[in-house]
Amino acid sequence: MPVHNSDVADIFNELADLLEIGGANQFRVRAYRTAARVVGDHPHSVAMMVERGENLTELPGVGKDLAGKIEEIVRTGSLSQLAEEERRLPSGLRQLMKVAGLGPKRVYALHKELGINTIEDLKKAALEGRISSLRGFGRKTEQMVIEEFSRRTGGAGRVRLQVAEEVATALVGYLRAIEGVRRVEVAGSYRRKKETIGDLDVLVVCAPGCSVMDRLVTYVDVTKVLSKGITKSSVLFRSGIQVDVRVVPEESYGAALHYFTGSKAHNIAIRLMGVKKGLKINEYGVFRGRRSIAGRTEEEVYASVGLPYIEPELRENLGEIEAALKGALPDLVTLDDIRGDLHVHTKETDGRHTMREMAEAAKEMGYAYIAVTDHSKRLAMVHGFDERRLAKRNDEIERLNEELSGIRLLKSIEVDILEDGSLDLADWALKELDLTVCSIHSRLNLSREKQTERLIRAMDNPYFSILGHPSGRLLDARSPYEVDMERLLDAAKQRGCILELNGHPDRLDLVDINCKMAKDLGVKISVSTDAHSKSDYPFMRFGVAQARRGWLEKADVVNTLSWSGLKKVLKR
DNA sequence: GCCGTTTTCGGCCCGACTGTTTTCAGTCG
Repeated sequence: MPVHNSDVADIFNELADLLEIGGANQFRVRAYRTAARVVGDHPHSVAMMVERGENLTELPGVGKDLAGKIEEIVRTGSLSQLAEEERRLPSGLRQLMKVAGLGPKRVYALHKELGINTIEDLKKAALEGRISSLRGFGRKTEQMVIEEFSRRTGGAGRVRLQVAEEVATALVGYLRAIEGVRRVEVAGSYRRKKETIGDLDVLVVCAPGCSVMDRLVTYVDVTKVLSKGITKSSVLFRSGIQVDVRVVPEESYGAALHYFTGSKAHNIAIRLMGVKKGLKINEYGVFRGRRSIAGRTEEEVYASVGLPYIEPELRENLGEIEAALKGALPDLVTLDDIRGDLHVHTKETDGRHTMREMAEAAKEMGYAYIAVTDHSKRLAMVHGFDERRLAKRNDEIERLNEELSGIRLLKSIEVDILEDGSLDLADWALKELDLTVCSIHSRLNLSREKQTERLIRAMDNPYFSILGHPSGRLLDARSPYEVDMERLLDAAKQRGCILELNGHPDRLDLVDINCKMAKDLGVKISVSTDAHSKSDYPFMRFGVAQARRGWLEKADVVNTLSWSGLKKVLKR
């Protein structure tokens, strides 16, 4: 069983939790958490690195000790130190930390004083009123725990970016309409455009005495007020999303925006750079001693530590600070750069509109072309195309192209990759097309080895252009299929194949770190929407956001090219 | 446990809010 980076990250995170509950040095705990994040986000498999004898201590935050532990995990699948800690403290205590209001100290107290080791123990103790008798605990804490359980079933967890966008847009509109409010902006992972959002961090600048917090708690979506202060309040929305609102002074706006946009890891790194220059950076500004020297804009904050502005999508402390220092930040692709959509369905299979309707809507989007990529015959339930019907449709596209002006339909297909890696349509039919999107829709559960072989075999076909939704995942619904992304990208590079970044908000796949990996290898990306309706075209904004998180520039994205430019990139 | 443009030892980001407190620890982001 191959050890994935996420396995190493899970073990380190579990160990960090147990060490923290056990009262270990907080910096030691942080070291494990940092390493978990670095390994989890690392684009290359640490198991492969160990196999190749590469030096793991070159990973930031991984020293000699942790390198040894990673090796142990890779070789044995587990970590003896974790087993030891689990003998000391039951691992069920980790779950208690997830209860709002309970941190390591309280969890330890519950364990030591009341023998609480599991969520069930906790629930029982709370209902029996035993918690409030503990020193440092009171009735409020006990009530909070009980409420947590009644809420558990309806808890939101992380929500997809699209859902967060709906909620945020409405709230921002409401807050902006309040008298005295000058600025409202959503920061946090929402501004960094992460594919899923944990909560919404909203920044407000307003006139003195403005009633923004009073108005917030009476907003129609608010079901519970978690805290309410003059500068900071937290509320829970009906949808289960937590919203944190902060009121900041105008002169601190840039510092606050930077601070609350995060990520936490990025902020810590920036503040550390400040410390080295004798500066203190917080949400109110950049300070030398007591004197504020910057903070009105984010640019000022970055300039104070000698950096150029860094786009929010890059702020994950995954190399952007080093790149900024070298003047090597990417010039990220924008929505305006996109010239067309290379993954579009029509009524001919499972789409809602005709080719003509999809073409006219695309023209309104300002596009120069769309690729009509209906399904192939394997997907019989949506009446997928066979070779003969495809030939007829190609004729129709040619007729439409003569008739339409300002938009071009590209003859294409979303052809199924069969289990043995062959394509669902004969070469003679694929040959007539401008390009193909090749996708897996069946047998998602093959072994990593077999799935990788299947995809590479498919790429061997001379008419393979773009690999559609390359990991097959559906957010909240389906895990990605097992595939060796490094080998896949290598194969794509050798064969001149393109990978898709599917902008559908349920997919957003290729994921950000794999986009960056593709870019580093020189593999081109198609950012497309998988539109099944005219109204799906604007999903492009999610695709472009994800592309930006993956460091992609205009030149990395093939559908920023004109049709004549695109034709040259396609391998045929 | 990591790390080094003051350091191989001694630092490690920082502030708001809450609840349980008589001055602050714990949690959270």
